[in-house]
Amino acid sequence: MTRNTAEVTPTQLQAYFAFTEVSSLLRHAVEKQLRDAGDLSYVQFQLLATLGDSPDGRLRMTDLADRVVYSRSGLTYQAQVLEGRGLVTRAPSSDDERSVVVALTSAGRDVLGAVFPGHIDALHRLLFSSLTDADIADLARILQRAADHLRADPPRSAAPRRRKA
Amino acid sequence: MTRNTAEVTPTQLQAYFAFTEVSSLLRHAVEKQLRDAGDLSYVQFQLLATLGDSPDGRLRMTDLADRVVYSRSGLTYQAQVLEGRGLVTRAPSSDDERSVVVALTSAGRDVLGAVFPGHIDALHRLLFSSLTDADIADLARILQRAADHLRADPPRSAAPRRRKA
DNA sequence: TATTGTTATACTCTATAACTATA
DNA sequence: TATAGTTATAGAGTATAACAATA
Repeated sequence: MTRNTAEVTPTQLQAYFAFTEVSSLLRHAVEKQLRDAGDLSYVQFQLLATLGDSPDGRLRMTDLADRVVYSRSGLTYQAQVLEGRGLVTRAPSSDDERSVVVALTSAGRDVLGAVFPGHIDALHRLLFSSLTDADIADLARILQRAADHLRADPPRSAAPRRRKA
Repeated sequence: MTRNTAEVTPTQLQAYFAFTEVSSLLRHAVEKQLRDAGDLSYVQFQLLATLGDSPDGRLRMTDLADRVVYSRSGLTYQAQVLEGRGLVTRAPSSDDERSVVVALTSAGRDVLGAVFPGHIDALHRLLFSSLTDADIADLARILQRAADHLRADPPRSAAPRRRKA
């Protein structure tokens, strides 16, 4: 009987369960929208959006894998798929011949543009419409802190590889 | 140029991105813990935990699929796996001969018990340790509301099937 | 006719390990 | 020796559609 599950308050449990439920339901809905609007999987959208967010729309493979929390081989697979659809290009870095730089193409930006409005609409309908502005501000503040904390942990794309330092 | 992505405030975007980041990082960490501690996938844990939460530890297939947001065939697959490992049983319902009732076995409860402490520890370390009690209470309140709203939408386990009424 | 669940199938995704090339 | 990325492989998971049985 390992019934001693440390200390968890009911409020903590409620927060956690609500979080996972929102996460799951939102994820399903968003996945459907992305599939319908742009024939993108969630990971593919994350990859394109991450590239779109970065300066020049380009990132090294490993950096991209780190941000999306993905294995290197998994990223290679998806990068091939996206390249095959003309949404990204891959080219060796001039700085470091070992590195490959993934860059968003204009077609990739178009797809992102085609998908984003519906994505936002879904967010409004599913999430924001039920919350006040103050709630949303609280959420942003709290989750930003949690994200910063989580990111500090070292869950690197490939386990056996260490960080830069 | 569908550049009119409706109205999204920076705060909303921040809330959304932080939410997805926390969700993704937490999910990865928790999946690893579940795999290590009980050789369970995330979905399998959700299924066992949902059964454990319900009265008598038993639910009909469709009800279980609905709660975990899962396709019927996907649940059949996982139920077979879990039954093969002796963690659940399946038996036809006496009320309705069409229905199958899935029940948690004592071995299933043991696995849940073996996995839960580490699960809680991970939550503490990854999530709660970075937040104040007030933050957690806010989170619980806000996300509970969001979850209620999302659940009201009809994202049933199998699309072509309607709800009870 | 509607609902419950299973099966057959086909596909997407994912990670691990081995490998090549560059630093 | 360490790092960047690819490939080969093999397995897990998922959904759709067709099906059988019961209500």
